[in-house]
Amino acid sequence: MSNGVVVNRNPDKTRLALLDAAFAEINQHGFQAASLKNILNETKVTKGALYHHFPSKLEMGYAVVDELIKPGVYNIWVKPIEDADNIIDALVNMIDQYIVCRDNNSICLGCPLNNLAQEMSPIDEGFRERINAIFELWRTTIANGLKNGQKKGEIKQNISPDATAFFIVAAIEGATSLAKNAKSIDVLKISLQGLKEHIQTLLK
Amino acid sequence: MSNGVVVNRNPDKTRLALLDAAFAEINQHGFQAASLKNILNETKVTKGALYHHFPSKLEMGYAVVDELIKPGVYNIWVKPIEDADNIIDALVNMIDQYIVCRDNNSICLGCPLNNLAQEMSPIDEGFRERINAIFELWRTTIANGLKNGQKKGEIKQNISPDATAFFIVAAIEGATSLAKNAKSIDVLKISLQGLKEHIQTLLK
DNA sequence: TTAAGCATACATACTGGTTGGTATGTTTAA
DNA sequence: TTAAACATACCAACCAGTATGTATGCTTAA
Repeated sequence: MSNGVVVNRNPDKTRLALLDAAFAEINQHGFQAASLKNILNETKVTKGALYHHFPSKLEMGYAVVDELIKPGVYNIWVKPIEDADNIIDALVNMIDQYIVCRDNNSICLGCPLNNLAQEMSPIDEGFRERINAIFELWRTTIANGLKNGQKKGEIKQNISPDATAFFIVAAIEGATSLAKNAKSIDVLKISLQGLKEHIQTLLK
Repeated sequence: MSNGVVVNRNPDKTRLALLDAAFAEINQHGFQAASLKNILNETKVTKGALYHHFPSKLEMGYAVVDELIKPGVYNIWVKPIEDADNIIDALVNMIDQYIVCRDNNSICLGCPLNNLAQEMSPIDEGFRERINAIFELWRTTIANGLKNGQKKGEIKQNISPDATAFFIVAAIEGATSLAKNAKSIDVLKISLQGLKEHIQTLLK
């Protein structure tokens, strides 16, 4: 029956549609308040299909972190730093790119990683460990970039790459949080302005 | 019948007990997942009494923000800055005090203000506006302190007090978030180390 | 001084709606 | 033919909220 155009069954597509809808639902309402019914309505998938692809709501949440959030963080925050020639330029560009790409909607939803971290860390170790690993990857990538910069003589020797990496990630997450609460791109810009200036002072 | 020792009815005490328990429950599970049943069990108050003191769960949540969280933020983050002679010393001391007062439990629960901000901002304007006002008070207090410092010649003239205040609040919230996810006081310390150093560079 | 009157402060039992999850059946495609 | 991929109907548990009743203690007036 399949003529190559109309495909009745496409399990991979169904699964991805569920993940996408779950991601959006979680991002807006949090994981605990995320409603399977909403996800089902959004995707036009039935409950039987959902529970065929995922054993539980919790496992679906884990899959959202592993398969959507983690790659997303990698593309935006990790890869540009790994590929960087000059770490300071890369950091500043990364922040500028982040600001530019944000619209009013994404501002109001904040950072998906941080949202889940704040909600689920005290409640569920599975979420906490997954999220912590992503933050660690992000942070160590920045720290390694700074260490390399020190070796190449681009970065001051008297700063701690690890502490600075923590500080940078914290400032980005904090700025995103403030902007979310204020519903304002300007708050994001002005909060990150100080960070960019601070990063410039790391220059030798 | 009242002998001055056993008091059968104490509505103010009942109300405060409910608020305290609600604060703890919200802090651990978030507002949406906060269970009235748990709050009732914890306080040994009945549902009838709860709904005598508060018209709804939402209004009780608002009362937690207005009557517990707001004064808490004021005492820790606002008053020390208002009372400060030297703004830089005050900021650094404030951060040091914050770190010292944290134990493993409070680390794992993060910042009550930020927790609610992240969860409720996209969902409920009542929460968002209340929380935003608290952040604004905090931030403008720091900004005013920096402006005063500039007048007194203690602070560099070429920095923006408003942007710097945003940046400081963002970094504190971000550091608290990272520490919560990592369940680590050390993460809080190291994340805020960079902030303290940055604050020192504001000195003229 | 005291008792009636009454509003505050609580207590109990229940309700309609929603939740995540399951049992069971059917369709599809290899 | 068979297993994967879905569909439908149902369930027990839990939720915030309410209806209704009772106890307490202050006010007021005789």
